[in-house]
Amino acid sequence: MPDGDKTPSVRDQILDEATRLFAAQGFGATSVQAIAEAVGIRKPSLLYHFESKELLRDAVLERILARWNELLPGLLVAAAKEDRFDGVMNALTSFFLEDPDRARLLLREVLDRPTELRAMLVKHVRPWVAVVSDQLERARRDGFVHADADVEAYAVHVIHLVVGGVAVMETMGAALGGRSSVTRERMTKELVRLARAGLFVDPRRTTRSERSESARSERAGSKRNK
Amino acid sequence: MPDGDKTPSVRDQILDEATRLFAAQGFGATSVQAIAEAVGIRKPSLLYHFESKELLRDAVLERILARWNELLPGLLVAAAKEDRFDGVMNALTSFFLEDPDRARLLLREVLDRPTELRAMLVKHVRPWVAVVSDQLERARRDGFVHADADVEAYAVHVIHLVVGGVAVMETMGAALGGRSSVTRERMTKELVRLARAGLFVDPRRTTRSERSESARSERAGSKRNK
DNA sequence: CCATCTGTCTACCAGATGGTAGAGAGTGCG
DNA sequence: CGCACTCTCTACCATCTGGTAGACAGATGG
Repeated sequence: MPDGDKTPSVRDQILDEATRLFAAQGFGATSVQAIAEAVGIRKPSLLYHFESKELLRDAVLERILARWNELLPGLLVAAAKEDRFDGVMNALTSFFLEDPDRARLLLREVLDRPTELRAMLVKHVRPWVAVVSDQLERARRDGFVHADADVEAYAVHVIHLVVGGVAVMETMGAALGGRSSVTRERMTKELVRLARAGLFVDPRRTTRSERSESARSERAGSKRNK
Repeated sequence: MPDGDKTPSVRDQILDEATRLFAAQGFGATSVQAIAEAVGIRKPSLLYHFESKELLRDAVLERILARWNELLPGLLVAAAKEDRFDGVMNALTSFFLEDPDRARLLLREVLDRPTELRAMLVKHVRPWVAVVSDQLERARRDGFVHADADVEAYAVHVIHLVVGGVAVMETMGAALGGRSSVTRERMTKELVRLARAGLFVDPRRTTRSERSESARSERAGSKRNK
């Protein structure tokens, strides 16, 4: 009884379509009916897999969180090595650019259910912010990071910059001059530059790069696609 | 029939409550009934003032835009002067901090109606971005601004940083360590610092030395709803 | 063969939704 | 006074909402 590899299980299809629709229209504006239709089943069949719309919402959110948590260990390893900033920024941006619906859905949850999301943030984000800002605070005392920076608030802003930025990128790009085909690239590149220059006194130099071996160039050239 | 000074007209009360509820729950999740109840009238009375829910949404958005446009001329003057980074940032942050519902509502519109909002951005934001980035581009060539900056994309990111940042500030603050009473101040201050350091080669040096740290936050804090 | 379990369906529910019809109430005005 | 105008109301509508009841089909397994 293993899962079919070709066609995802009905359950997963429901989660896929629910993610898409919740991200696009919001939870309140999306009907169970609409999700069922998108999957190609009837409403009661959907409600057989998820007892209620609320539970479906929870499952959708949980799945995104689970995917992020799969990525976390590797991220922490990357953060421990030399090229922290690039590694972390790359992981963050990749995760959300890979499927912008994740960003849109999370952003909507923040707007729709602030209290619930606060609890979630305290549990899933705050410890990570603490780790990162510890590192940053050290770098700040060493003079690599702007002296007047509030590194903790900075970390939170950067998270929002990435999540929110990806969520609205396509639309906000309309405020830009050039052709829309390159909007995403431009915005992403400038986003990373802004985050870096907002942090480091000398943005061209990473925290401990002057002491690093040549492992840095390997890492930098690894994931620059799209 | 002049405007009552004490009690705003029913029409304005409807717009107020609609703004509040749309911002808090989203358009799709807010019923006409709920808005009418918040105002203290019956549903058909509301629909007498606004023929449909859609038209009410338009009116709400339009009113926010109108208020912003009242502010624009002064802002452009400030931007035209030599180095009025603080002026522009202050105007932006003040406008949204004064009533965070504006930020939340705009953010929701971007998520809910991307195509419509693109048109709005092209009309209302893009010209302003063009003016600002012209100034920034000049400053870049003069060496005041980071050489590798994409000033246009930067401007768009900063707009999002402020609008989105204000919209989610209270919730995202949960990822922060300290007490929540100072969260807003901390986040606002760091937001401005991040924007400045992300732009200027030497963030400390501005033509007008703004060295007071509390002059801004005092202006910012005014209204508390709910 | 029968019993059970899983999953999908049709038919239905009570309540909410956006919106309408039309009856007044209050005011202003000739 | 009567007429018109503005505004709010009760009563109602068709449609949609999330959710339930229960029939039925196809496996599974004794």
